[in-house]
Amino acid sequence: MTTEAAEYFSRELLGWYRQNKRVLPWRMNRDPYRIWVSEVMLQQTRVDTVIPYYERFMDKFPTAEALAEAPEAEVLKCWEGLGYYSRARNLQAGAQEVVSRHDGVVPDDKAAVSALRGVGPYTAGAIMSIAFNRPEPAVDGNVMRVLSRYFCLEDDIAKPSTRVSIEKLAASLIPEGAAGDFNQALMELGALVCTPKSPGCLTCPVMAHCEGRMAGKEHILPIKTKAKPPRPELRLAALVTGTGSHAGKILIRQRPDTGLLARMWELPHIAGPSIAAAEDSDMPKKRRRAGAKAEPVPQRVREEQMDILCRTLAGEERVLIRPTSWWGEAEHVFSHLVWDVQVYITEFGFMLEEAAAAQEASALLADRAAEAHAVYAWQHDAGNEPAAEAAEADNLASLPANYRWIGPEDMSNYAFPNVFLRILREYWETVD
DNA sequence: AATCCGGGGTA
DNA sequence: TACCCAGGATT
Repeated sequence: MTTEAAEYFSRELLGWYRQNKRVLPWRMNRDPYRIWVSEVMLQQTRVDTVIPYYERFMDKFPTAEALAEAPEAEVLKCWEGLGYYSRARNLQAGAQEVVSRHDGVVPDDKAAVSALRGVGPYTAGAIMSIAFNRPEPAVDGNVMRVLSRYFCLEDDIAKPSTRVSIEKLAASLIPEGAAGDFNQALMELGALVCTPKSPGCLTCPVMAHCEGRMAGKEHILPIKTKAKPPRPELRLAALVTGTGSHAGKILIRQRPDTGLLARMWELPHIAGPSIAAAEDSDMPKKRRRAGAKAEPVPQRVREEQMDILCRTLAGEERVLIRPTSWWGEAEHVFSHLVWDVQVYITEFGFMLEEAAAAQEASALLADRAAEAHAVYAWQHDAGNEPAAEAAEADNLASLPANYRWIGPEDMSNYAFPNVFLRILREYWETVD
């Protein structure tokens, strides 16, 4: 690679960017807090998706101090639907660090910015270059693709070591005094011209010296090893309908403080029988394509699933419900996981007389009745209430602390992952 | 170095 | 359908 080709690249790309850059809300000024928020939102997320979220977020949390002081639930609600919710929690933690350690001002200091929660090598480089015009590289997926093609680099960009070497290359290309524009130019080219598939070489400002294209390899670059496919999981979810004082409401619960979808709200649900166990059966293993209609599930299986769902919630969470009917299905795709969510309508509370009658009819139901009875006794030991008064458990049973009854008007107070948003919105429409 | 963490656009 | 995306934290 010649020095001339590199200088040509930087010069032409910078000129192209200054003529063609998009008007975006985070390009109004160089407020480092605004840049920071935009860069975090843009992690693994497209510009068009981010824009409306960014507008709402900056309207609600215009400064690091405002974000630092906000209740976390409000921040999550503002992030609802955007995904990777740890970004929101880390961003707020970072804002709190800025307030407590840097007097509310994002520091013009690479080490200090890198130390902020949720700020990694890319985001640190982006903030330092775009907000402060410091000559730091900001290497994301776009930049790795553009540079892999232009310099015909055949290293696997899935390897961390490749990102490090490309960072050194990117740093060497930054024109004097133009770090912010140049880094954005690299990403803008990757987003608008040097796209993953069918790159627009004919409109590319640096096509003339692109080594990847000259080698005829622009379509196979960058080299990237494939990720493992996500594993499928069956989830059984309960739309628990309230009665009495909770008529018209349904039951939701909050997830734990850590792990998947931390502190988000959801329908109570459990993991279904493992996929592996299902495939051990003599059923034909048909791979269902996403978007295709599911195989019809036999009523027998529906009843088994309802039963497992009710018994498990009673046994593990002390939530007493009884099955009503199958409601529908929803899919939720994570990067490493696919949930097949089967949703069942259930009623809150459990009538002991009914359970006793069922005891004679079915061994499975007998198990549930026995468990429910035990749970009921556990709940009412303290009060010494006679079991006969269990008919309206609705008003007697207390819920675990992470459970809430909500109506449609309460949706704006809780942050849900998309799959439960879809289910709940559709459900509220049908009950109206 | 591998895994976990969402969701949506694209060809 | 497969791939990709303005990645970072954890282990």
